[in-house]
Amino acid sequence: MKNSPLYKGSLTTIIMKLLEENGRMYGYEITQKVKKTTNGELNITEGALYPALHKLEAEGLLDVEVAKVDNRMRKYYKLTESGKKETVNRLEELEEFIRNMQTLVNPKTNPDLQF
Amino acid sequence: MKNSPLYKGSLTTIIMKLLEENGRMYGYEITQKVKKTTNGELNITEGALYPALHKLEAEGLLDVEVAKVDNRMRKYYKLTESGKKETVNRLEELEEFIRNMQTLVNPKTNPDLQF
DNA sequence: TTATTATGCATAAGAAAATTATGTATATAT
DNA sequence: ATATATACATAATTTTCTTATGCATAATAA
Repeated sequence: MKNSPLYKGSLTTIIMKLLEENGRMYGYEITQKVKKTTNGELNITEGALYPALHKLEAEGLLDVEVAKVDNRMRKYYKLTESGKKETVNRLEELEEFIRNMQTLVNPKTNPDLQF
Repeated sequence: MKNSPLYKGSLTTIIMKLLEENGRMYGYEITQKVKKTTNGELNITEGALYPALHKLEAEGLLDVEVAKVDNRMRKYYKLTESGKKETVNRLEELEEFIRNMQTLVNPKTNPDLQF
């Protein structure tokens, strides 16, 4: 599947929300979780995911913990305190974004509910 | 206002939907319409808008018509037949995108309505 | 009257965030 | 043996934007 350009800019919000929900996850796990949740409609590529994780870590929003499971490396990520606060902001931005898009694209629908 | 990264990739969809709704519009008019509709929360910059309009035109999705009003130039854009068809696709993609984001971020909420 | 704001277009340089294409390595299924 | 799944990583390129300019006319404020 080719992801729509609309997903551009949404990756870090998705990552942070999943970590908020699940405590800790590793990269490959995130890609599988997203694929399953969206019924295969959104596929996060490694070329997007790993640089994004590294950047969030560099910004102090994520912590890493390396583990070896079945002789294979895993890097578990979790939100830092700072990351937890930032997650709240990102989710608010997402809600505002969705409200605005719905207003622009569907001006007759009542634009509330959902959150 | 600084637009959230979430808006990346949504500009052409916004433009095409506004043109579908209003028949024809010129660039500056689009920026004002979006600003007003979103209560100032989304500001389309010229550096993003004009290249986007030129690209949509080059792709055959928009037609241009130059006019002079009050001694000032305006370039009115409208959807071509091809553009009208593509608008339907873009709006479907937007709906799918919003559904997927809501499912990812708010897994407990019933993800329908709104469209 | 002069400066600022609003209207209206345009493009160039740079940044951000992705895609696409590789690369390494282990485990499992055919 | 070969392909698929798991698990990480990065480099080159593309897409899409921001920021900074530039030009020009009209209206408004100082």
